[in-house]
Amino acid sequence: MGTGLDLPLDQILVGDCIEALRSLPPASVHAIFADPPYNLQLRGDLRRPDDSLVDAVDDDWDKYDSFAAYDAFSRAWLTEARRVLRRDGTLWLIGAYHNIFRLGVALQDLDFWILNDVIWRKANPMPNFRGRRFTNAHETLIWAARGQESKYRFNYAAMKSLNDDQQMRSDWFIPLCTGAERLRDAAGVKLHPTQKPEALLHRVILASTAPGEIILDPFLGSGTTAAVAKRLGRHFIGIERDPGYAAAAAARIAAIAPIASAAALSLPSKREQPRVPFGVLVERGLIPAGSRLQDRARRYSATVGADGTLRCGAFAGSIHKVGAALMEAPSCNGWAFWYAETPGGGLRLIDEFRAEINQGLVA
Amino acid sequence: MGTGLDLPLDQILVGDCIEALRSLPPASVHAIFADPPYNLQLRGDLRRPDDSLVDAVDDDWDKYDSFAAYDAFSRAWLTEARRVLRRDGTLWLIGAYHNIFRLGVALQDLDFWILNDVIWRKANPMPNFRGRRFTNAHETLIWAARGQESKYRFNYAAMKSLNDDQQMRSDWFIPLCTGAERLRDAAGVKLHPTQKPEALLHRVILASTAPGEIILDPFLGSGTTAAVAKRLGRHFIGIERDPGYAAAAAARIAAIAPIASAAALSLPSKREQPRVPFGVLVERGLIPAGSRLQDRARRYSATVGADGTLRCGAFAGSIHKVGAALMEAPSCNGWAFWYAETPGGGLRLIDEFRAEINQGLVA
DNA sequence: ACCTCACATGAATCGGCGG
DNA sequence: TCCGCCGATTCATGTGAGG
Repeated sequence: MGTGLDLPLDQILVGDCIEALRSLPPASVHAIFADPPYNLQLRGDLRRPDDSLVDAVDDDWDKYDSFAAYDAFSRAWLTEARRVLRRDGTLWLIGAYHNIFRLGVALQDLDFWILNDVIWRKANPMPNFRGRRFTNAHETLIWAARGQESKYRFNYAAMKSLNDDQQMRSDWFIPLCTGAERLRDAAGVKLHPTQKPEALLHRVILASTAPGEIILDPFLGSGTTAAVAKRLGRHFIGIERDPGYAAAAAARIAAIAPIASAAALSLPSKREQPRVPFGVLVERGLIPAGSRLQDRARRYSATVGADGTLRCGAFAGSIHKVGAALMEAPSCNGWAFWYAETPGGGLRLIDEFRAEINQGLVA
Repeated sequence: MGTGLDLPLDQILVGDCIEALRSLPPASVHAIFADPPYNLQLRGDLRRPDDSLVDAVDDDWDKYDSFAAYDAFSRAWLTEARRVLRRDGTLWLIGAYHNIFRLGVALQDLDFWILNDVIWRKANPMPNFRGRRFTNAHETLIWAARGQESKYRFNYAAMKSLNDDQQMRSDWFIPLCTGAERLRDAAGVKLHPTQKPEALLHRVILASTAPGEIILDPFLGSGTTAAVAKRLGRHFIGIERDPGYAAAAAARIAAIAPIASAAALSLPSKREQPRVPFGVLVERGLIPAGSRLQDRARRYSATVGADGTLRCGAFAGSIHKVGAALMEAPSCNGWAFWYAETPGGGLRLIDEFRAEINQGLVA
């Protein structure tokens, strides 16, 4: 197992993606983000209605002889990527209709387990100039665990916070990478044809990694993955075939200042907070043993035991078990069911007592 | 070739989808909408595109066998669907990440040509109750022509009108099928687990068919495709294996009243207007021979010939050729370039004269 | 300083018809 | 089948010049 010491952390490996992946130890990175060639099959020029020419992706690296050749390439690098991925790691892919279906099938056939497909809705896509199709206004990401039974990280609370305290959906509305963020040469010409916006990687990295973890990008290109990883206090490993792109990415990354504040990086996740059993509230006297809890409608009341169990008539057990028994429900979240009497005669949800502990308001 | 008379127009064929497709003549329908099952609970024969039989379905399939069986089933019915589709027809598929990648690859491998993938963004998706993934808030449609070189119908103007006079994008925001639209049995239980909203089919049918054309749904289910087709003045052919669903769909369709007004169904499209050559404007005296045309900035002027050609210095030819030559552009739409002098001394685009003829304002 | 307008540009599988 | 001509077609952003 890699200890981290034998990994090329925060470096860019210049060379072929499959060979570079083979040089890495197995089960060594926490996440992979890959933006592989799209296999666009463009034929003639495209002009805008004002007769200006669209600057299309016509690079050699995007040319494949056939679907079969593209599939073989995809499966080769995905196989190595899976080997390098930790058992609890996840992999992100991005593509468009030209290639994303083939990538998805390759993932499934290689035993990855798809968790979500995610739609990047472009705020400002290029219009369809000829009026022959729908405006191609999105790209598709696939998020997958290493296997069906794999554990994986999903920073649910961080995503919910990012989305105004509503669950993050599978469709993300994010502008294209333009303006000052876009890398350009001295003449002002874009350096890379498909530079991804940092906002997209911000969400990907925040959702699926923790500070200090390692994210690998086998098609680093202009270096967006590495730049955002560094800013968010994650380690990166980049692989890029083109020395020019690698050099530009390295310069870009060097200019990034990581977020200094540990507090800004640690997003509170209920799941990761030390679990506070109900008994601790009793132990600390927030809810005294022997006091009574009520449901919201005051239809039921129960007595708090010194061991953190409740008793209500014939029923005894955890706050969850007793709640479920009274409601005749298969399960019940006791934290959201039981209220304690306040000195003023009102009711206060027991989860609020727990929140005080989690927020450090109670010693 | 089907004349329409030998087709089961506006009927539901109850039975196996592949057999029913085989009973239809080739190149006979204008569009296909398919919402195939992806639960892998396949019964009956599965045949590969080469007509070989897939091994019997039993319970101890591993995952590969399941994917392989689903792929074989998909390719079998898609092969028949492609045979039945007219050369200028298009096919729509809908699915989620469990199956849509496999369907997309099958399409590409069978020589369909993908025109767009379209995202149905659900206004009201089911939340992710466990908080372990992103809320699955969309499904994916694929829109494909029969082949790379195929002509196909795209009612661009209708889609633009539907979207506040902006190009229709590839992401559609549409609510789930709920409330009165949802078919239920006498006990109020939903009749079909995946009934699609009529709004979705409205957009699909409006985009890719003309009134009087034929749309086929090989997995009719609750009959949404047929219901919307009938309302929009299209013919449908439905295939459904389950007699219960077929009966419910038939009752639903019978209650639909088609839109009576031909005007409400008509598709305003400049492309479909009869072509009026510039010479006709000269012929009819709207723009007299010998008069002069100007560009908008009055940088160029040209003399109108009696045969509908323009002359400007050394250049002579059609309104398009002369415009392109003056602009040093590879091409030019003369109708949008040249203006005639009005009696008041202003300029009027020559396309406006043509519009008068198209609108019948000029004899 | 602020507003307006012109211009540039983005992963794009972007014609149809007649001769 | 190929070739040539007709003629239909764009949205959100950012930048920079000019008023």
